[in-house]
Formats: sequence, structure tokens, C-alpha cells
Amino acid sequence: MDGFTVGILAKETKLNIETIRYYERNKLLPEPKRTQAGYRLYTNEDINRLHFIMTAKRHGFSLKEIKELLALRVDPLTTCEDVRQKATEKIQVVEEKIRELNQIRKALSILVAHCQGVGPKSDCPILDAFEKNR
Amino acid sequence: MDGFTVGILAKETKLNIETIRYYERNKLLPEPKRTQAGYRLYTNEDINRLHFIMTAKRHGFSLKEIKELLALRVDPLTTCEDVRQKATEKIQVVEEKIRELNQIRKALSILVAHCQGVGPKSDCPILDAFEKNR
DNA sequence: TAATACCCCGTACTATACTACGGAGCAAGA
DNA sequence: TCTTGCTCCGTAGTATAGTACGGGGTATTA
Repeated sequence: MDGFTVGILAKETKLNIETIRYYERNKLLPEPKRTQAGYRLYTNEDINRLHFIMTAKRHGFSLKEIKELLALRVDPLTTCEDVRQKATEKIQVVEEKIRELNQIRKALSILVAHCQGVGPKSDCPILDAFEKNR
Repeated sequence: MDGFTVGILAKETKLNIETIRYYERNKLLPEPKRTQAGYRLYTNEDINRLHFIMTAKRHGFSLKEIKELLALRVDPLTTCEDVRQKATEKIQVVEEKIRELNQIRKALSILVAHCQGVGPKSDCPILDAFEKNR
């Protein structure tokens, strides 16, 4: 009713308990409420936050960068213009990532197309996707 | 005419020389030809390969995974069907990454849109993108 | 009211991916 | 030819991101 323990959070997110504590120490998770005995109490908000962290990590963002992304909301001292500015920067980064991934996908598709027949493959177009745009 | 040294390669790719040697030790780069004196001699092929590695790294692929991607071409024992199979798997991974990045971009766009006015921001939709698809 | 399972904390260990160091040989221009 | 700069190699050190441990308290259930 008023939150759940770190064990539940760990199960829910499939993260190690130690990892959750590590994120807290490193300010990726806010310090949670505690029971009288000192047990941490988490909410669904924390689950979302951890999912966000995991997703961003899969895309090659470092924890430091993820902290920046998350900071786009929590600091009450930053102005709207600040947030707009930083968010716009991040959009550039994300869009560049999408462009690159599309190239990788294209290269892989060509690879698959070239390998429709049976027998040993000839050569691989996977590197070609990056020959032009250096 | 027949290749260039590791220093040139490092300058070309903006990588540390030690990093290039590290990649060679870890089989991400093939062992290059050598001069009589033992100096490594690289080709444009190696530049492409390093660009591929750097790009994949930016997308959160580990060196081990990158090695797998690169192995889609170099092993002459794998059959075409093998390659097709593995490449198709990788396409799934890449497409999932693209989907997730689009969600992040969308969330950031909403953030920017919400911050058109002046004054302190209200709340942040950046986490919302991941509330539904858990 | 035990026993089992969970949580607390600080500290130490590990894996991955570099990055630096240092002594020696090689190469090119002054 | 000498000096400066590059390269060689093995080994050691660093940053990041966890992961494990262990001694202790707390909660649950048999």
C-alpha cells in the first residue's frame, strides 16, 4: 500500500539488489522512504526509472549521461529554457543513433539478401555501410 | 603504397595506438602484415573495420558482440544459412533498438514542446515512454 | 519461540575496456 | 651520423559498472 522492499523491486526489474543500491549511491535513484526499521520503500515511479536506466544503457549511454537525461526533470532550479536546450541536444544525439542503426540494419539486410542460396557465403557488405560517411 | 603504420591509423580513426593494439589482441582486428622490421602495416579495410567497431560501441554493443557481428563474414567454415540465421537475429536486435530510441526521441520531443513558454518547467514526460511497454 | 528469509551497511572483489609506461629497436631529416 | 620520432613488446594501472561478502538486525511462518 505504501511501497515495497528492495527485494520486490529487484525481482520486478530483474536487477541485482546490489545494483539498485549502487544506483542509489550514484544518484541515479533518489533516496527512498524507509520503514521504522530502516528498510527501503519503493514505488512504481522507481520501477519506471529503472526501466528507463536499463533502456538507455542498452543504447550505449553511460550512467553519467543517463543521470543528465533524468536530470531534465528533477532539478527545480533549472529554467524551462535550460531544459528545452538540453533536451534538444539529446534529441540530436538520439536521432544520430537512429540514423546509424538504420545503416547497420540496411547492411545486415543486404547480407541476408546475399545469402539466400545455399553454400559458403562470398563476401560481406556489413562494413560497407560505413565506408561513405566517415 | 602497401599500407600505413599504426600511428597513421590512430590519427585517421582518432583512436589511441594502445587501443588498436588492444583490439588486435582481442581479435577485433586481424593481425596485419608487417615490415621487415616488424612494424604493422594497415589498409583502408582496417579503417572501415575500426569505424564499424566505434559505431557499434556507441550503440551499446560490447566488444564480444561486435566480434560476433564481424564474424558474420570472416569465418570461411560457416555456411550461408548460418550467416543468414545470425544476421537475421541481429536485425531483430537492431530493430528493437530503433523502436526504443524512437520512444526516447518522442519523449524528449514532448518535453521540448511542454517547455515552449518561459518559467520553471512543470513535470517531465521522459519516463512515461516506458510505463506502457514493460 | 525458533528457524528461515529478508534487509541493513561498509568494504572488497570482478569484468570490461581501455591507457600508460619503459626499455629497446628502427627510420628520416638536419 | 646524430638526434628526434616512431614503433615494438609485455606489463601494470585506471575508470566504469557492477557483484559478492559478512556481520548484524528484522520479519514471517511452522
